[in-house]
Amino acid sequence: MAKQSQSSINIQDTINSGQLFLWSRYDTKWYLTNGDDILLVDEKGPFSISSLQRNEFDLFRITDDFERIISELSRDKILKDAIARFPGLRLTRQDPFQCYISFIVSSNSSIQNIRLALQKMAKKFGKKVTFDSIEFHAFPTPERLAKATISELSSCGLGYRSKFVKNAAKMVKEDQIDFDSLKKQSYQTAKSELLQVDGIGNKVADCIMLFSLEKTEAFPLDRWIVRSLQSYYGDQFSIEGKTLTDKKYQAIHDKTVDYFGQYAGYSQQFLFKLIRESNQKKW
DNA sequence: TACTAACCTGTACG
DNA sequence: ACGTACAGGTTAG
Repeated sequence: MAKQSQSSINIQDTINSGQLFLWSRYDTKWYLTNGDDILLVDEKGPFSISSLQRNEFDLFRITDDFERIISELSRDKILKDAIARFPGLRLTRQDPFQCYISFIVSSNSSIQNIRLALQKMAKKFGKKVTFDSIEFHAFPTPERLAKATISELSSCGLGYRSKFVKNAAKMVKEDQIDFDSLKKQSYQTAKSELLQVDGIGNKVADCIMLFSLEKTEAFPLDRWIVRSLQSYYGDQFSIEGKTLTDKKYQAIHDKTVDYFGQYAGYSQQFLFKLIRESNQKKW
């Protein structure tokens, strides 16, 4: 059973679903920067991940009982259809610090810009490494980003987010943010701690928790997901008005978790793909 | 409490 | 070529 779900992972669909930004592709090989490691997945042949650090890192959450999760989610007709269209889409598990910085950078920015900014940051501040005869850069450490200057960060295209990134890195360096303890805490506790960080609001906090802190009930509500809920679920999640205030965000989030369950985060990925596809978004 | 303007960059369009 | 419109989440007022 596990074998079957592993072999059916669609790497392109998974990478192209707003979760991962630091990747490169050479032919059938995909390389992903994950903290101080570079992961390699080849579309050819049986599924396996090799890495620079020779770490076992379950980026695609193959230890989740995917068959059971999708069978639960398939009780919903929209999701059943989305899963049929993107059967190889997976939720990812990422390096927490990289994920945290990446989604701070992502706020009020588009996927292409986020990629560009993070690539520049890695090149400027990340350790140079060679893997599979190709040169890469590790993701910068908290220490390095904490001591970067605002103008150095700005030169990566971060704009007004530069100060958020510097301060967020400093908070990790000084243990005011500790990912291991956030992993152990409840969704609500972890979220309120993340919200203390400047540049982290509801959506970014949910992304960090879903993609790196084992909170599979996190359901990030970005523009696309709001559109998706509106067009596929009508008023079931009652989204009124133009602005998503704190209260509204929480109310909708509660409803989605109530409806989709503990693996709401998985359903969020499928709904994201569905609405992006219907709007002909390629990346 | 709720709403709104401002923030920054890169791309698309006229 | 040039200006203008637009996408995108958080903060401060």
